[in-house]
Amino acid sequence: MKGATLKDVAREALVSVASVSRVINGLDNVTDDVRSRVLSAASKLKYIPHGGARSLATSRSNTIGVLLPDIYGEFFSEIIRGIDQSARECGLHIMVSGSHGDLDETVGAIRSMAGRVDGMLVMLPFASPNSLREILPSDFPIVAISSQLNDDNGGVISIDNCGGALKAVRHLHDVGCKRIAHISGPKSNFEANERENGFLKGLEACFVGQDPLIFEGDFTEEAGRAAIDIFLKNGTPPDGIFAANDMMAVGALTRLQEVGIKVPDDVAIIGFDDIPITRFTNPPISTIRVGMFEVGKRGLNYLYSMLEDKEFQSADKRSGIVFLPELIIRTSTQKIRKM
Amino acid sequence: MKGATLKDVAREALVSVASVSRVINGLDNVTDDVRSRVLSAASKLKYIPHGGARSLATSRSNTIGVLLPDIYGEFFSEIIRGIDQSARECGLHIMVSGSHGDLDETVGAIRSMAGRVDGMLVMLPFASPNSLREILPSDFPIVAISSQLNDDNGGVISIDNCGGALKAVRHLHDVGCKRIAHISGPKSNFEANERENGFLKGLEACFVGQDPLIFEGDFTEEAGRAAIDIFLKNGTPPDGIFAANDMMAVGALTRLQEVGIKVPDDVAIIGFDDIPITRFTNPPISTIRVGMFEVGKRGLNYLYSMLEDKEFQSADKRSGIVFLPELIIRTSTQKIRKM
DNA sequence: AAAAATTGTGTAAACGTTTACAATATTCTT
DNA sequence: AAGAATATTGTAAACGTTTACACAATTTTT
Repeated sequence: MKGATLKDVAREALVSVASVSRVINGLDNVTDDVRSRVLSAASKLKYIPHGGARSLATSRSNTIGVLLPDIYGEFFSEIIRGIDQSARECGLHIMVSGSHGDLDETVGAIRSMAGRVDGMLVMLPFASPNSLREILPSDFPIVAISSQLNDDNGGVISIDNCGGALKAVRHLHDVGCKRIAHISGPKSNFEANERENGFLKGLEACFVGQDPLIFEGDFTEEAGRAAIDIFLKNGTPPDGIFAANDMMAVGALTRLQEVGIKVPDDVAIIGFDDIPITRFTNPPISTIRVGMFEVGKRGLNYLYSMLEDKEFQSADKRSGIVFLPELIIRTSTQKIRKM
Repeated sequence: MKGATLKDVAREALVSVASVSRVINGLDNVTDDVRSRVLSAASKLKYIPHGGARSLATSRSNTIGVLLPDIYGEFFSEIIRGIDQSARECGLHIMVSGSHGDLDETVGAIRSMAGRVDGMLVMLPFASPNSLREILPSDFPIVAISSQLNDDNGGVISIDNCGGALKAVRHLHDVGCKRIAHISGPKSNFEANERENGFLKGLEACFVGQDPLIFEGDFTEEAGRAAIDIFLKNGTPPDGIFAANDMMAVGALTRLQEVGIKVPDDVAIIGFDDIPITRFTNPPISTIRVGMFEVGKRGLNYLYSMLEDKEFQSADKRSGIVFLPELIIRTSTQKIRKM
């Protein structure tokens, strides 16, 4: 019993393929008699429409491609959740792929997805969304989720990492820190740089005259611990630390406690990302939260508009969306003010 | 510039569509001259093959459908990671969808995916894999990931929840517990029942004569707390608790500590799932870990074999795979033995 | 130098749908 | 009860590929 086709169903129900197609697609211009004959023939033959043929005929796949650096883990999982929710509301399927930070793989994934989807939602950790334009037809609907604030030709959802970092620094200032440090992510990472820029901006705005104290980490817990050791070795440690991600904040926290320094009283700590662990550490760690669920949801809606809405089609009618992360205050920055 | 087709490229390169197709598909029976003309025409026109047409002609989509109860969160994320890794090794794309525990939605998702993929990997929290057979042609390649040990017609990866629970109980016995309790999941949940069965089996084997002490929770932290309150109200609490998932174990742990009961010295606690938080609680919680990454990976490989391997085609040549969860020992069960 | 084998290329028929359009059957007017 | 309007059905042409087959252009064999 190899997959029945429309024709098979038509033969079985003694009608034409057109009628079967109409029934299957739920059109109303068929008699009840025909409809029921078709329906029972279809279920008898276990007919499943061939998606490829369908999208060939309609030039619509009702599928959108999602390309993320990775498709698992706390962070991306949240984006996917947002995308998924929105997609099911719009009656779309999603086809996901991970680019694993590899450029060739990314290009490959895009090329092979592009032919099977109506549009794409992509998040590139490195390249500018424009580089996609060199591969894809200029009218291919694509929404880029980017960590860089991008002002180019539409289709861009950006996350203001720099602004988020700035919030963190302001907060450290607000709780009374006098001298702060940053545990950055790797130089090669775009978001890490944006967060560092935010740190520098905040320093300039709130801690005038202080030289930047930065330890370059690699987003691991271990890096957070290492940062503390370095800070301690070089004289009096700062009284506030902004880590470029939560794992490093966790590392810093545990290391500080190991050497007998109190958090938040001696040193306030704030991270970035709001991973679940931050709620369970002792003390819970303040952080900067990017609503990735929202990002995914809005991203897909945006793409959907591009697909459906004629108005939306021309790039100049559109404008990007910028997400400003929010500050989550927990105990790790609740200093007893000493002024 | 609306998506160029093979024909457009052929015209531009002054060759036939067949030659273009050959070049695009990397066949070697073309002269270098033709090849380069086609390639440059293709990139000039930003040609992207139409996946639908392709799969119509080849009856292969190189895509497999993945249907999970949800497609985000710690747990499913791990499965997806395994699937993704394996898929990229096999050169397959994945199309994911969440069934959200809703039967109609599940059926809908299956129907609409089935027409666009070469096979499916599905995890149904409730129904038996067999129910799919009523919808799908009998030769449709499908691998079910199931929580129930299933002996039917192949294509089944099962997770031995019962066996895992049994391990937990044995462990509680091994560390010297004398009287244990279970915080179960909701009755309506299949896995919850399997775990409860494991608990009962273990009780029978290691704690002969003890009446089962069970609190029915709902997998939330709050339920774990509530369980403790009930246990306390009803006389002397047990000295070992097996929670059907980690969140309830966390709730139980914190509640016990709030009322001044020491873990693990007074009460040992073990959870199920190995969510990351268990490593960061105080004390870290012992748990039972299902290698979902492995499950996903093996699941996809299994499906791939069904697709490729002629030998594998007939159901009787296949056998299912059973995953037995592993015990992760942490501090929450490190009792100081008092015997 | 002709015949045979090999290689490269093009033509055209699938693949399974959808959907104008034409044809027919039904219902409504008068 | 005939004609007009409408509702239902069927026919056939797309949609963009792949690929068997035929043909032409080579190269190898005699």
